[in-house]
Amino acid sequence: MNKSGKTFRPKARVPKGLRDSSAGMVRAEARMIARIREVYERYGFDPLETSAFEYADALGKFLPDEDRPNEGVFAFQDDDEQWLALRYDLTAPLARYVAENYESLPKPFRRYQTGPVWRNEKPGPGRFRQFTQFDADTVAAPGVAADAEMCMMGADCLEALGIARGQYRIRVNNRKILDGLLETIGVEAGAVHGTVLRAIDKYDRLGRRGVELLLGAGRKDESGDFTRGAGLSDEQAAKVLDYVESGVEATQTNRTDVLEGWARVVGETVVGREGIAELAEMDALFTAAGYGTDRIEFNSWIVRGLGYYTGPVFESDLLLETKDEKGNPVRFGSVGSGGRYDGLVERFRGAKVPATGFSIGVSRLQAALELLGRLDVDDVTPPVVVLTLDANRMADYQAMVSELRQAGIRAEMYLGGSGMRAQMKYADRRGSPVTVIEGEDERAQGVVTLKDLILGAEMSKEIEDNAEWREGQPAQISIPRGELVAQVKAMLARHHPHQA
RNA sequence: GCAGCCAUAGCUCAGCUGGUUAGAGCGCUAGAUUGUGGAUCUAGAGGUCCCCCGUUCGAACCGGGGUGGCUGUACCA
Repeated sequence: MNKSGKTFRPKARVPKGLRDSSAGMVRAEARMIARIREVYERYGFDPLETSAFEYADALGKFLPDEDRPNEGVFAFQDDDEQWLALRYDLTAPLARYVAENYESLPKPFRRYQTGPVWRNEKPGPGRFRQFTQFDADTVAAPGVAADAEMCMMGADCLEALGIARGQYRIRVNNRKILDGLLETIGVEAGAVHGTVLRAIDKYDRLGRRGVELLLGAGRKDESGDFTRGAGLSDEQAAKVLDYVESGVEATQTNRTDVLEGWARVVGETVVGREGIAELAEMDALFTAAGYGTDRIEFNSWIVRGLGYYTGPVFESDLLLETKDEKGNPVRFGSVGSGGRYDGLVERFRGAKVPATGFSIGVSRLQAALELLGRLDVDDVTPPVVVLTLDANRMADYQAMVSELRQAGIRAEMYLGGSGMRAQMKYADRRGSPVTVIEGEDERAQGVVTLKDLILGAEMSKEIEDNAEWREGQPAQISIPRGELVAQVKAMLARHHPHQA
């Protein structure tokens, strides 16, 4: 009671941008993770788990000038006033772990890790402040064979999750080629640099005209909001578009053609040639392993995070179009991404430690699979429910439910406080296949009644009259108490033959 | 962050140019049915009409501000 005499009642609500996952979603995610894990394990990666939060400076999100963590991370202060922050990805903790244990780790170090990450950003449909990622990284591997492996493994993962070949594409580019492009048009590192790259990144969504505007004066969107452009000259913008579209017509044919197109634009620069040579090497590995352009392509407008990646970058895109519940067309963004980052561990150790990795957005991919109807149906059989009709005979019911459990059958006795009708409704709502009924009548005869709820639901479709429905006692049989387990098994086998 | 739209029961929504006790469907709980799920019928529970200030005899409705949501856009390790 507070001063006004009213009892305080907190409002029961999940925080903004967070969500609860019910049984089906939890099981679906667990199955997805199991399938991805199989692929990662097969490629020779080992599991690692790190803590959910870290010192903010270790995550690289601490602002020394302002003496507090960056926007975008959830942070709080420890007893000693040091800032801690929830991890916003699994890569920064990996860098910390590698730096901390550098001497004792095999190099290259290959690990996979999954778990929730948190970002304090504006949530939206399908965009949460907590979501699950599943990463694999190879640390201390300088050659692009490590990057090529990531791309092929990404393709394998999507197929393991039931996305058919041709319905997705791993799209690969190289930051060195983009650097070569910027050098070619004479743009120095700086604000314009980023604006140009972000414009290229939007080619997929805005098309040629949109990118042209963003490279030049700027673009106004449907809501009237104006985005400032990079202010390139017409000649510069033409070169950029040449680069972007030199890949376009060749995308579906072969990777070598794309590289030739890019070489014509950026071949004058050292860094550009280096980038192309790296991709050529990766192409040879893809081809040797049998990964054609129906799985992995070279793509002009893949840019990824600025100031982070240093070499090959890649993302996995679903090519399927679909509709949401309201019938609006849905474009899935990238469901996985990665690339080479040679600078992350350097923050801790001074020396460069080359690394590359791939991260699957499990939550987003799960949402996509759900819309596509590819999410596995929940195949866990709901429990057999033993009705508790007589409060004085609970021990009898306990004995029955224990026998069923010892036989490997999911079973529970009704633990609520309501009568028989409510108990049947409970079993129905749980999706229970069978109820076990032992009331006074059964006990007097040494029998129990088994009711097949699945069969009963079928039969009920034919019946209009409730009295008839009840008197008929459809889909139930009376069996000797001693045959409980055997008869329940037989009844389950009719509906779940693979599990009985 | 910027722009546009929106906010009434758990959900989907109705509510006339401002008028007295704010409704429907679905869902939920229970009864009809002394021991049986569905269907049907009946009853019940459930609301600070997003919040605050103002206009008015009177506001779910009008005005201002705030908060929250949706859409687009920007950012995104």
